[in-house]
Amino acid sequence: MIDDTRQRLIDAAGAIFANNGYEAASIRDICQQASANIAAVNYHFGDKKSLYVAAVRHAQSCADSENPEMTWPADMPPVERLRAHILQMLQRKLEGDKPAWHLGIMLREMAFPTEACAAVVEDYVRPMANGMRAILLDLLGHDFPEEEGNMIGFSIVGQVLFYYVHQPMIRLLIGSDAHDALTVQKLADHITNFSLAAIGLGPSLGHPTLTPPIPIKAMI
Amino acid sequence: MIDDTRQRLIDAAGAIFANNGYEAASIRDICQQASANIAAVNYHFGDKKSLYVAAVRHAQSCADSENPEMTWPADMPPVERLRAHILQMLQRKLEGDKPAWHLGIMLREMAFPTEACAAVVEDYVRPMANGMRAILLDLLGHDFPEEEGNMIGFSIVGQVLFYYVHQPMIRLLIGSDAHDALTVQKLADHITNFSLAAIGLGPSLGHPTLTPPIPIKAMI
DNA sequence: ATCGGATTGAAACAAGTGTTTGATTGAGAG
DNA sequence: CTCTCAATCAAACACTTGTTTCAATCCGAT
Repeated sequence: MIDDTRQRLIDAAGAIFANNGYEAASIRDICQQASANIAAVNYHFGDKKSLYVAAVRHAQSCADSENPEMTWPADMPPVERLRAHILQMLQRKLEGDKPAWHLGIMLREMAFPTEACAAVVEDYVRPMANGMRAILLDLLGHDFPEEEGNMIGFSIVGQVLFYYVHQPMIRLLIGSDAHDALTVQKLADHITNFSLAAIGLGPSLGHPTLTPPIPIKAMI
Repeated sequence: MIDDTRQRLIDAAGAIFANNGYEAASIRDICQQASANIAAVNYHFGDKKSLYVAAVRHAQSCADSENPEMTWPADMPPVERLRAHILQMLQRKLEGDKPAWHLGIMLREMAFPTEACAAVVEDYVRPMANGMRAILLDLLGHDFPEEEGNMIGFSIVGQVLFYYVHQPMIRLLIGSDAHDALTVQKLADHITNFSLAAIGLGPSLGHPTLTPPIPIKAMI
């Protein structure tokens, strides 16, 4: 591994950037956590900003590889594809397996964008949006008006991202116990059922006795 | 106005903190924008962090006063209260009348909390959450299970906050034209209809021919 | 073994940070 | 007028920041 320190720098930088933000992260802290010399970052990357975009790009590429095209079985009904899609989005953040900073640094870009935001959108957000759009077109019909389809997609993703971005606020609001009780599976089921009911493909919440008939087209 | 410069400092600091974040905002920039001396911030507030929390507290108090208890007419049906509530939340951010930083600095706290986050939650988020809870209890019945009610509230607020937080990402994703076409009124109508359909109190989107009957209880 | 380019190391650099100092101003009170 | 005290100002403080320098080191190729 010839670029050992280079990779160690990216890992340390990504974690610190994701936790503290770009400005609050100091090169000295990054190098210390990476067990590298202070000059290493300038030798391998040129300057701080280039190290930052390298960390973002690494997070993107890892997200791509961790994300096997999200290609569900072709015979999977679209309703179940939506359910699996929502569950997977939630799992990726709230049940972070290894490097929690991969999504953290991209969420920071999306909320308070720097010049690396456009790359994040093109390489990460747009493929995911296209996946969501494909599911929605199967659910709603391929002649569905684009603007309304966009808003429906935003409504679904917005529910998911809410638990991404405002996790600490939710914990303060409802308390640690109630927050811990909101398991990923419970949230995914709720968001899926809420959204399916909204577009008329599932029983509505709140008044469970009412189950509107489901169009035959979307059941296949 | 004896505390003229003190107020000018809070205004300038709030705007710069909201735009650049805490670390990236320099006291010299703030003082220059406030037409105050560099020593003024330490004279009036003590240090940078105290100035920051003063700006957050000012944003909270202003949000309170701008927000007249959100007390709708008592005879307003809960469905219309929800619609008005959602519209008002969206208007406050996307049609910012005067100081756009009041919500920006609080959104920053909610997404990447500092020690001032708890105060924001208690003084700003919790009253708004209680208002939403009151509407939902009227809509769903006052014996509705708390956890599911929380998740429904989060689903509604999450849709709204999505357009708050990820506005720049949405613009990059769907383009400036399509983004400008998403007027506040259009978004509010969509989120309201989407959410009402989800809880079984309105026609579902996507398959407009289906209009499930609305329970009598919630129509009053 | 020796050369040469790649990598690392400690130290210093200039610039910027938040903070403090002490003199200076200004206006109201005695 | 004189005294007083709060407010402002320019200047400097101590410190951290990102960046650079140049010698020391490593390691494979000759």
